[in-house]
Amino acid sequence: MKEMYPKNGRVILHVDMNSFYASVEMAYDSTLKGKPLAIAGNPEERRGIIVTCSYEARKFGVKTTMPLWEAKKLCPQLIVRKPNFERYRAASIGMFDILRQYTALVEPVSIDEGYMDITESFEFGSPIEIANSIQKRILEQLDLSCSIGIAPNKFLAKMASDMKKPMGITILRKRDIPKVLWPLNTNEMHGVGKKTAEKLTTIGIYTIGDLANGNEIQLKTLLGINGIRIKERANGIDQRPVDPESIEEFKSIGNSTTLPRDISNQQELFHVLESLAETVSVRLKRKNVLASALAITIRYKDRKTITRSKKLPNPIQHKEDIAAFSKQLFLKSWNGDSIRLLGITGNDLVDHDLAYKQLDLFSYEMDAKKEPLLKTLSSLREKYGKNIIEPAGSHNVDPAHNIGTGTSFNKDFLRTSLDKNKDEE
DNA sequence: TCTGGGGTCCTAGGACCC
DNA sequence: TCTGGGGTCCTAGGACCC
Repeated sequence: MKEMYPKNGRVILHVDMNSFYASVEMAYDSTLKGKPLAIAGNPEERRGIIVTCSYEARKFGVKTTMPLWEAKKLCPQLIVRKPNFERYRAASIGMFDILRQYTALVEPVSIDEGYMDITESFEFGSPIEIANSIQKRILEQLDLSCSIGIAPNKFLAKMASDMKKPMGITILRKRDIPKVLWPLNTNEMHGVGKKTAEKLTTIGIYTIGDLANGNEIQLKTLLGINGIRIKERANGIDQRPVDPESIEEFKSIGNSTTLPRDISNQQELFHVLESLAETVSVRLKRKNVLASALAITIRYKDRKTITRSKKLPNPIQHKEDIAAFSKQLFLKSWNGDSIRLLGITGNDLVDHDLAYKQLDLFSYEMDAKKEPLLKTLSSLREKYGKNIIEPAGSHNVDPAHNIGTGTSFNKDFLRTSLDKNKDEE
């Protein structure tokens, strides 16, 4: 097994949970198992879309981002649940705690997916033994399935984890690239979407193999620096390290909402802005940062979307300040037409303690936040026994204190999901 | 009676400065 | 007597991902 991985090469795992939200719901309610299940944004409202769905639902053609009404048309017996982020967060904590038992080099990329650098983890066995062990423990302790990619770098590990679902383990070595990767279309590559794939066809590039042998000058002209990068990736080159800290560094915090109906009344729109400002303020405070720039997003009835941003004279955090600046930006940008979506985003975030030398509000903010999470965790434990997750950072000892220390993911890796549920704020 | 919400990174043009 | 050339900041928009 050793000689499979060159001495000074790395061994990277990409762990990807399978239809995560739907699977967590099934773990909580086993009567859902084996049934077509979808998690949808606003099941009651007409604008709900499918966030995740079970494999059974996929058989009917139900897909992520599909409007709910369309999914129901394809699969009338579809069971629809609202997202329950508290549960997903708890499951995610459990999953990353398991990963961290093999190495500290765990980089969460989202609530249900992360990279591990297990180059130095030989004490736990060969890479494939480690992957098997992880998969088994996640299944036994959390009742959840995942797919794992094993490769010498992040890109290849990510591509590998995608190849067998659910519950797959795929090894992708450098020497496998021509046979396994190159026949695929470029849009199957992580980092190449629809637009880029379309552009690539204009210079005769259709497959990852075409891209690997593409002309660099042409690629640079067509796609800028990204052209060079995706060519490297197509050749299996990716030097990015696994960075456990990356999830802590926030660049922006925002909140947006598609309105229940299109609105052109200024008072009503101001009201929406105030509520968005409130959410953004709470999130900024929880992350202990201030925004030095603000952006608003307006999506009109016809889906045309504009953003307007402005550097601020001073970093702000309070909802009154956010609301005031947002309204100002809004009035400067709005053409008076009916609006479908409004959003506010805080940019250029600065650390509170650097911005002001003041007492830390963080513990207080997190304390209230953390409690329901612990409840969910303990109910998971009850359900699956004591051997579920004994958290690496012992975050059940003193949540308020521990959560701010940044020793493990608990601070922020759940960033997107942590905040989605406004009710808890 | 289509198409959410949370993000990241990159580009490009104009202002401004030396 | 046509218009240098960097560099950085700011703003708007686009592509991509989960």
